[in-house]
Amino acid sequence: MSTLFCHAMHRLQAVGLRPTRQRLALAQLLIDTAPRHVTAEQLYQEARQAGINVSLATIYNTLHQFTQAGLMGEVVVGSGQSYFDTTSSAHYHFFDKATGEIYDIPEEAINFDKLPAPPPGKVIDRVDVVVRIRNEKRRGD
Amino acid sequence: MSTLFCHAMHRLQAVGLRPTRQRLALAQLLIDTAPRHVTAEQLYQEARQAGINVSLATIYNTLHQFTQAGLMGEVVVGSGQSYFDTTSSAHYHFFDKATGEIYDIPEEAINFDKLPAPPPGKVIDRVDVVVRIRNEKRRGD
DNA sequence: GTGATTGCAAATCTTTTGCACTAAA
DNA sequence: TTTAGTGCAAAAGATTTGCAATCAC
Repeated sequence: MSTLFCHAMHRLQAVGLRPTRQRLALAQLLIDTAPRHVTAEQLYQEARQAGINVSLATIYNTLHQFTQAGLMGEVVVGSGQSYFDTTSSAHYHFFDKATGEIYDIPEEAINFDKLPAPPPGKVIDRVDVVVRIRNEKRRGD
Repeated sequence: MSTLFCHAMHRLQAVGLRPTRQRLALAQLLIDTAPRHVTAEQLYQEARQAGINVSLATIYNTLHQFTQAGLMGEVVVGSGQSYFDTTSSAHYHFFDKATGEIYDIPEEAINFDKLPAPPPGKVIDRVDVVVRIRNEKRRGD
């Protein structure tokens, strides 16, 4: 653990975030469970269960800070709540609406034959792909 | 207008929705402004300005019913609010986070060279692509 | 009439904010 | 110290819900 812990500390410092008790503990928890997709509420519950004394507001702050620092990614699959992705490098997602589960699709598994040019004055920031899946034989939902 | 109105009525009846005053008026408003992407709140304001007496709850009901009936689509670009798309056929989207604007990308403008197989027991429902764009020369977003 | 639809207000859920307190540098 | 970070509770924003009144068939 000390190696990973140390690693987390260095990464936090590298992006200009003070390695506070809460951030280190959350980073550790996220590292231990990676790769995965987590909501703020989920992480909050898990942190409390793990004995990490942290508030929900800090969970939100931390997830956004980690994301902005490039340590995590954000996955948008529905308008309800935000999912944060422990994998920040480029990749895509399967999403099963019925179960709410998100699965990673490695970047190499999808290739664009062609992509449209962005509107004038704009550049492409990134391309999100969500492959929506459902059980065989069931209706759309 | 009577042609379109009649058309809207028939389409509503065809999908099993009673052509009530509110649904017909909203359908008409949506038809008149198509193609576009609209939030519930936007449609609510426009409906009131157009003199359509309708509640926000009914706007939500109606948008979801139209979407479920296949008359509209839903675009997920962020976790804040839902956008409903007057175009229900397959296509993709540009999204400019800075302005909140959504632009259509015709289906032919994107081609997948390869797509991953869905997990066992699952089938692909549809593939959503959001090309996130930003102004040239500016940082992250 | 009868069941679907609507409006309203309250409730719910997720996320953000303001501010006093605490901790890292 | 000095500034960033945290917790709490309240606020904000989007959406849903319960139920009585209303409308389409």
